[in-house]
Parts: sequence; structure tokens; C-alpha cells
Amino acid sequence: MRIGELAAATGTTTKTLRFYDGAGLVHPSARSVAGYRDYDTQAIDRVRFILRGRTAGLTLAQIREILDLRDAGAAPCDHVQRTLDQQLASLEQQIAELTALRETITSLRRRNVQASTCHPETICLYL
Amino acid sequence: MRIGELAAATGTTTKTLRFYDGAGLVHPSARSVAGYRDYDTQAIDRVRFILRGRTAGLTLAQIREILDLRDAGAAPCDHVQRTLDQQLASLEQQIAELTALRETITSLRRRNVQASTCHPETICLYL
DNA sequence: CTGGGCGTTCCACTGCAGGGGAAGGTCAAC
DNA sequence: GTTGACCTTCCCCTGCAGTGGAACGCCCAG
Repeated sequence: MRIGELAAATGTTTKTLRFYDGAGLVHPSARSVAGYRDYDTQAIDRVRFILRGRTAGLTLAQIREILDLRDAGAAPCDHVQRTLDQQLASLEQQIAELTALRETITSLRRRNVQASTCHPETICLYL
Repeated sequence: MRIGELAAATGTTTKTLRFYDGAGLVHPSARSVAGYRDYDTQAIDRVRFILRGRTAGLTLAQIREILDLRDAGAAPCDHVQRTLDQQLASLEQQIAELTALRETITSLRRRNVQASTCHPETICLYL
């Protein structure tokens, strides 16, 4: 399978696949005489796995760790569990930060400033 | 006031203040004969305003819009209100996306995979 | 007169995940 | 044999808000 076919089969672009090759995520199984990347059909599952990981908010580095474990012959399930748990904790924190920020802005916004009381000399009554 | 003093007074760095100068956010009121940036005391409030805006999650571009309005002699309150409302809407969306992602990961994580059932041949039962 | 602590400019780099486009090679069909 | 679609590598660019470092100038105390 050539790179364009793999891109079409997985709904991504040839640019992205070359990037993944360079990043050590999905290597072609061979190269044609002309130098074209040649992928086997397993590559489709591998790319789909990467895309699912991205959808789950994992970084390419985290996905690569999982793939490297598997490529070394190990079952990466424990590692995946830990990665997902980390991701969950990171999400909790981000959500908490954004929620706090929302509170800050809401209370700023509640200051009922009349445009008439707003003078250019002061920078801003809202902030 | 020289750049180091302003940095100390506002709790930021000279690097950042030079960056703000280049970005058109806070210009020194003059330059010394030697080329040193010379800030007046109002610069302290201006820098503090920028830092409050950053704390509220505004981008430097948004903050610059507000300062430009004020520098043009206009009271920027209406604009600030709109900016804060935009920011609030953007936060709502980000929080919703992250919450959805958290649900996705939580349900992935709930798949009670035994390490024994996890084979290297499959990529991952979790993803 | 020299050392240390300021200041200056300019350029490159960070993290993340690719995207844009140039210059050239390859392949199948017509 | 030539057109057009596909492939290759290479390098730069994106957004955001700075940070790091080099090479140099200024100024004051000892």
C-alpha cells in the first residue's frame, strides 16, 4: 500500500503520515525501488490506534511509548491504564483551572460599570 | 525608572518588558543618552493592567486592543465588556470539550481489562 | 583601571502537531 | 511521448508568550 492509499484508508493526510514516520510512530514495512513508502495492511490499524489516542487527548509522545512497549513484545495494558489515569488527572486539573478562571471573569463582568463612569484616564474599571 | 526597576516593581522580568515594548503594549516614555529605556511611574499601572488581563486569560492581542482604545482617548469599557463576554463563551466551550473528553477517558478506563487477556498481537484493548 | 552589575540589540529556541510549497523523480494511461 | 497524478526530500511557517544566550556598551565603587 502506498502512502496516499493509507491516508485515504485512515482519513488523514500524506503529510501527517510522513510526519509519523519521522517521529517513529508508523514506519513503512518497505520501500519500493523508486523509494516510495510501502505499508502493509496492519499499518491501517496502527494509524487508527494513533488517531484514537489523539482523540483521547494523548500526546504523540505518550502514544509512542505505548507502541514502543508493544513493539518490544510486551502487553502495554498496564502502561496504558497508567497513561489514561494521568490524562484523567491532568484533565481534572485543567477543568478546575478553567472553572476558576470562569468564576473570576464572571465576577469581573458583574461589576455593573456605566459607560458614563468610565474615564480614559483610568485604565479600566473592569480589570 | 529603568527597565530593571519596573520589572521589580511589577514582579515580571526585563525580558518580558522588552517583549511588551516590541509588541506595542508598554513603550518607555523616553530613552536615556545611552539608549536605556526610561519609564514613567504610570508604566507600573499599565504593566499591572496587562498582567491582570493575562490572569483573566486574555491574549496580549486582546489586551492591546483595549490599551489602543484607551490611548486613542476613548473609554474602553464597552469593548472590555465584550472582550470578557467572548472570553466567557470561549471558556464555556473549552470546559465543555474537556468534560466530554473526561467522559470518554473515564469510559475507556472502565473497561476492566485483565493484563492476562492483553496480548501483544492486538494493539490495545483500551484504545 | 578594573570588575561587576546594569543595560542594549539580534537571533534562535521552546512545545505541539503538523501544513505549505519548491524542486525534482515515477508511474500509468492515452 | 507526454500529460497528470502521485511520490520523494528539504526547509520554512503556524500560534502563543515569552526565554536563552551571544556580543557588546554604560556606569559606579573600590
